[in-house]
Amino acid sequence: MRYWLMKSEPADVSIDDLAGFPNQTVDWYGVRNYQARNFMRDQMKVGDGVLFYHSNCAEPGIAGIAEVSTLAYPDRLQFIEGHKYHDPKATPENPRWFNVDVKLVRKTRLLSLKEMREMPELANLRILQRGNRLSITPVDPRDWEFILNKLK
DNA sequence: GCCAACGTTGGC
DNA sequence: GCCAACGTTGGC
Repeated sequence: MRYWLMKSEPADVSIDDLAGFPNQTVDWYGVRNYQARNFMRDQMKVGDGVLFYHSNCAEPGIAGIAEVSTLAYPDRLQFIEGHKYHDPKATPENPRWFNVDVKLVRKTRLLSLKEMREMPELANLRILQRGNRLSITPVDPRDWEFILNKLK
């Protein structure tokens, strides 16, 4: 059982969008970074904990708790000609990009990036480190516990 | 809209 | 395999 922080732009999929989706689940499409892909493909297991993070928006921060609800499978968008996420080098026989499904556990208050930066306990959280751009990062179990306590 | 940071691409 | 150029991310 691992823990993850996954960034989503609320203009694309917000925590409220997720709450309104069938089964409160979204396929985590569109990841086109190998490191983030590898986390999904090689390490994520059903039941892993997810911090659902709003990025590239007015108030960036953790907006809810979710969980991994499927193992990784090929991202369907890589095969769609003309799509933003199309990858001409990917074929169904040899897919390049993968995603898991993520299911809402509960919406929380927004734990803002600003707030997290003020917590010395979270100094090691990847998202807070300078220059970090990765959309999926592992979260240390202690950081997970700490954040969940803050969200009670 | 700026721009620092960093990943990817492609010529050599 | 190097590395300059370019593209993207994402906070501010």
